Formats: sequence, structure tokens, C-alpha cells
Amino acid sequence: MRIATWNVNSLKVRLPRVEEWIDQVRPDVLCMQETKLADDAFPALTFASLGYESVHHGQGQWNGVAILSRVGITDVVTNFAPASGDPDPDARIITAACGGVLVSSVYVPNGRALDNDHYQYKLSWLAQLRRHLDAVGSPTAQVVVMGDFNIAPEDRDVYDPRKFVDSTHVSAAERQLLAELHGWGLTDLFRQHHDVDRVYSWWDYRAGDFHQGRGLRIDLVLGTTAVADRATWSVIDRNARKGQSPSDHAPVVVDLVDDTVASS
DNA sequence: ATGGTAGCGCTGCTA
Repeated sequence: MRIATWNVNSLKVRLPRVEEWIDQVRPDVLCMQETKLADDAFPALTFASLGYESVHHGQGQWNGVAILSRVGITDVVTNFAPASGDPDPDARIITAACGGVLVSSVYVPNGRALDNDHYQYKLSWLAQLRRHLDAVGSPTAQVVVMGDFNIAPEDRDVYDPRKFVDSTHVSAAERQLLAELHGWGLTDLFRQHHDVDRVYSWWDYRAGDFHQGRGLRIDLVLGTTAVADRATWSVIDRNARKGQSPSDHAPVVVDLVDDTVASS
């Protein structure tokens, strides 16, 4: 089973490229973020014609998350699970069971600046994400959380850490909250296969950052041990960041061997 | 040096 995540930065603008990419890569499950669409504008029929069921949680203009699957979509939870606390006013998380794996598509708040209220929102959002996982899943089950975390886990995920002193995406507090998700039982499925530096998933549109190699690895695929044991390969598809009208993010793809032992 | 681009939607916000 091939799973993937991609912050598409407007599905309205990016749909042709997303269709092309799906045709090339044929993921079984694709999580998207920043669709920037209302639910009634989500192109479910287009994806259905490609063989995918889909669920979308959008608000229009900003945010918006989706899951596409050709291995089934059941047990859909839109927004945070009620047991985790108050619902998020933004459309940043949707969860569903796909092919025996519980999948969450997440768009973690950016944070903007350490002294901004939005940064406190980011921290509380990450804390609630853990409570959400307790409400919908278990560390011993097959659970994947993937999306735009807006956190570079380590300095080696940042093109120049000196430029990010006292910035969001690298602060100790948000990295600690990410570590607590690891403590819950999630591992970074890209890092499982690539112990290398300077591999990024996002590059600012400005100043030729992509072609200058100035990026961050902030799009993550996290999986419980039951999923990590099945993960045979992962790749960040930099080609999707090239060419005409790209998203500022590249997709992250993880391949899982078929689950022959248990399925539910 | 506080830039630079992209998307949304129409003025400035968000990233």
C-alpha cells in the first residue's frame, strides 16, 4: 500500500498537477492540505473518476484538508474528536480508516512568530492532536498521521539553522510537542529510510529558494510501530516542486508491504 | 537589507 501527503496550496489552482501526479504515482491513500476550498467546491467527482473515494474538511479561502483513498474510507472523523476538547475553528484535521490503517491528514498551524497569539494556538493544537489520537486510536494499532506539521524536527532539516534562531518551525516548545507524539508511539517514516541531511519538503516561493536549495523538511509521515514495521521505502518527490505553477511543498510518499497478518 | 513570490480576493492577510 502506497500512502502519501501533499500540501497543495490551493487545490483549485493545483488540480491539474495533482491529477497528473496521482496518475504517475498512483498512491492508495493521499492526504492533502491547504485545499483552500469549501466542501461544496471540492472536486470529489474528478477524484472518483480516477478511482478514489474522498473526504474533505474545508472552510474556503484558507486551510482545508482531505483524504483520498482507493482502499476504502470508513470511520470518518471531521475536525478533532469531541473527547479531545473543543473543536478547532479552522479546518485543519480529518481522520478516516483506509485499508486497515487509521489515517489523519493534518495541517498544523504555522505559528507566525514566537510572540504571536498564533504560536500559542500552534502549541495547544499539537497538544490536542495527541488527545485526538487517544480518542480515535491506539499506539498498538495501525495509525498514520501525515501532513504539513510546520515543524522541522531537527536542525539538519533546516537549510541554515542560524537564520531560524528564535523562529517558529524550530522552537524547543514545538519540537517538544512533536517529541511527545513520538512518545505516544509514532515514528518518522521518512527518517526510517533516510539518515541524511539537507532533504527538504518545502521551499519559499521567493528569492529562488528552491533552486538555491534553501528549504525545510516540515511535511512528515508519522506511523505507529505496526505501520513502521511495514514501511519499506519513503521518498520526497522533489520533481513535483519543479515546472509550471508548483505548490511550494513537495509530496512525501511511503510504501507499506501488504498487511498479510491482521486486517480489520 | 526585512527584501523576494504565490493565493485569495479586492485590501491586505497568510504563508
